[in-house]
Amino acid sequence: MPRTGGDKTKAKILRMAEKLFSENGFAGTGIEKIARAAGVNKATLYYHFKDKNDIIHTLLETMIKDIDTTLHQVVTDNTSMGIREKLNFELKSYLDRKNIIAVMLMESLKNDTTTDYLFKFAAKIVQYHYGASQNRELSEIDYTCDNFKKYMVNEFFTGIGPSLLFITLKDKYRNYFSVSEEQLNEYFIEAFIKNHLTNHNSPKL
Amino acid sequence: MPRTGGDKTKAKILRMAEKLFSENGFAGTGIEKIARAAGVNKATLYYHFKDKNDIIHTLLETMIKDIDTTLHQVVTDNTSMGIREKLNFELKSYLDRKNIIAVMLMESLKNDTTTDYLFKFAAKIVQYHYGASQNRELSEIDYTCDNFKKYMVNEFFTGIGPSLLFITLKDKYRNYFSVSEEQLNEYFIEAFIKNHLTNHNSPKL
Amino acid sequence: MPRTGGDKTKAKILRMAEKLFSENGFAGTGIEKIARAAGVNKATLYYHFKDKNDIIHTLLETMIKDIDTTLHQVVTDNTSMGIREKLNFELKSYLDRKNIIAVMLMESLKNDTTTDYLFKFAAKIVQYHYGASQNRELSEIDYTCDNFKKYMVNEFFTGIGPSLLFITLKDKYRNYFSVSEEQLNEYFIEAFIKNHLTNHNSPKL
Amino acid sequence: MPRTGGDKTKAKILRMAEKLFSENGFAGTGIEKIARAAGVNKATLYYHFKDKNDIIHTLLETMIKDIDTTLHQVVTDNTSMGIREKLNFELKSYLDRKNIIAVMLMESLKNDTTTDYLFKFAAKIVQYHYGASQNRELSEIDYTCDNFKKYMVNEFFTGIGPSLLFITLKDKYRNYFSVSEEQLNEYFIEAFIKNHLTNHNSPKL
DNA sequence: AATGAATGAGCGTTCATTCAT
DNA sequence: AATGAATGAACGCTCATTCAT
Repeated sequence: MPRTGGDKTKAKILRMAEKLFSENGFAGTGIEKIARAAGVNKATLYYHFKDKNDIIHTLLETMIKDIDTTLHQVVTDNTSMGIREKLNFELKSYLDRKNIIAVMLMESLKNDTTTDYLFKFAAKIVQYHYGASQNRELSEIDYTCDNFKKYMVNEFFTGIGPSLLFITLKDKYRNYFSVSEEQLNEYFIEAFIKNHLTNHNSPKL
Repeated sequence: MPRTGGDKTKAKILRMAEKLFSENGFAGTGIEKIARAAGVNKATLYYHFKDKNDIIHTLLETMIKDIDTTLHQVVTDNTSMGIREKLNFELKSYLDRKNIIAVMLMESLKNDTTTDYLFKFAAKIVQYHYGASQNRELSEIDYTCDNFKKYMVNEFFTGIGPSLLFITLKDKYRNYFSVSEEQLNEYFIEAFIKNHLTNHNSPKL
Repeated sequence: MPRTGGDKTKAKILRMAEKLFSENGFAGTGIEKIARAAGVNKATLYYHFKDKNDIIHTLLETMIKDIDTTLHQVVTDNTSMGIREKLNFELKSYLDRKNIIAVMLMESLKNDTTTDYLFKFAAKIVQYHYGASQNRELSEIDYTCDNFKKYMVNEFFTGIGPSLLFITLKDKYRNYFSVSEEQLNEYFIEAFIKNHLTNHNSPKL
Repeated sequence: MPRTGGDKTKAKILRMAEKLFSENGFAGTGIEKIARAAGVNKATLYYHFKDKNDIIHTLLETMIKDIDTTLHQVVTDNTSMGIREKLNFELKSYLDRKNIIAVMLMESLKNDTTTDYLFKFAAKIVQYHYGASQNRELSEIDYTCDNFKKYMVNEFFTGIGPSLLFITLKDKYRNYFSVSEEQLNEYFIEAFIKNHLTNHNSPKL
């Protein structure tokens, strides 16, 4: 089975693009720089991707799909995890994708484009939390009822939002406010549990 | 032709730049577009500002200074506001500056540059909250003690973070999840008070 | 007699323009830089000069007129100078104006424009040398005869040319070839006398 | 449309750049003009050259290397040339490159930058003259001894300098002073031989 | 699967110049 | 006599993209 190298190249391009987008933003990153970082010719990017947007699109869709898969496994996993374990597991999942998540946030903050990735991402995650909190199958949930909407708002702004900000900003936060990694982790987890988890999962504790 | 005087022009440039940066990001907004929106020649921007960075820098520094002034007035104001009033007042302050705040967030999420505006912004705000929660003068606070650091982490990730995400994302959130403005406001405020405010201000409630 | 400052300003502009032109060339020097160096507003340059060309024109014409005056005095001076004295005096005259002379050379080397300053400059100087060598009044000289033309070629390429190159390049030459100022002066004067002066003034030695 | 292959394009760019630089100076020549003259897009220049400086750098280094090669051949050539032949050959070599040589002179006259091309150029040439005058191999020469330094000064200011001025200014000189080409050539050669060559090569005549 | 060469459009910036004050 | 504010045009350079090979 001769390795044609094509897949490796595409993966390398995606890897470098993710890194560079997270460093300089999507608009701030040139095709040339990605190509150079990936060690290929500029034109090669256009063999593997339709255009520059296709690269970020692929990165974001892949990430959302992967997160979805990961969380699905946790939910269907019978070995009962404690609340702290679950939180850590979820944060770990985000942390592994912090670069592309930072890109997603940047793009979502733009006021004109309808870049829905963040909401799509959040919706997937909340599905699992809500399903678990209701002891129901995902297919049984009524996503239009006010109860879900209220749940979603709470989840989005006091659960997912803080989590994503934490993993995308923690290094710069530590640097600016001179906090050790352990301290920051501990303080954040404590605050998060006390605030967010106490309330929305209260029946389950 | 319209030589209406320098300060008015400068203000107009800043106003349009803020709008456009929030729509397309800093890197995604061209000098030309700003100039055209402000009704002046491209070169005029360079009469009033050193370079493109000087524009965003001015916008952000001005915003932070203004927020600082506003919050200072609330703190030193004797008419005792209730907790809901205070929260609404603060959210209103952010909302009035939601465009430039969105820009601040986008820029702060970039992984390479040390764009400290967000942390500088947050530090100013937390000062007042912390000072109030401790019934102390700002000058008396020891910003290096662990107690403050813990407070800061909680405030940043479960207070300021969610607030800024709320005001910068609310319109797109409403659109995506089909929630009315009143509903979203109500749900968010409720969630915020139940989660965040219950804890960090508990002695004051 | 109240000093209106106008003359001082104009002189300062000329002084700074000369310096900057000699450093970065005429095209390489912006109006802005000259104004800043002179401590005045850009628009002030246009009060004193028609345009950018007027500045260099004024500088060059003034220089040529001054050199003319200086050399006229030497010629009509009865106190007989030796050949070395005369050479040193002439070199000194150039050295005092080395910046603007460098500018003159740069501009004259451009292949398209008919920037005649260098030839005008050279013609003035050769007049005196030729007049002296012929013991004639300047007005008596026939500038169209072959004898003068031959003299002029010799003077221009083996007399004035080397002299101007010497004063405009000596500092950089010293730096590049690690020669002391004294050594360079001595070597040049010796070479110049042995080569150029020996021949064209032979009857006068 | 005319995708005739990279090297041809690069050569054409260099050819036109040389022409235009010599006409308007380096700073006075726009990238756009070069591109248009070469029949290519502006961006194509940046595919072949790092920046504008890279173009002039390439031109000057190439010229110096070519002159070096040419002179090396003359020196190692056994067929003994007479002094007039050698001079004519050398002048011819310069004349073929008079445009880029004019550029080199202009740039070297700027007082601030350390543009060493002229001295590098001169050093190469003097090596051969000195080596010949001493009947030595180039590798045997001690370039730090006073004898060489003195030789170098003489060569530079009374040999190379006049030669370069001659080839770069001859057309404009002819025009200004109404001399025929033959006359100017004859007068210059005669003056040069009588002055410069008589002395520095006296043992060899 | 990948590249060298090229491009049109746009980038941020500076240019010399104008003019009402 | 001098300036603050403004401009159109040009600057050097980079952009995302194309295409023959």
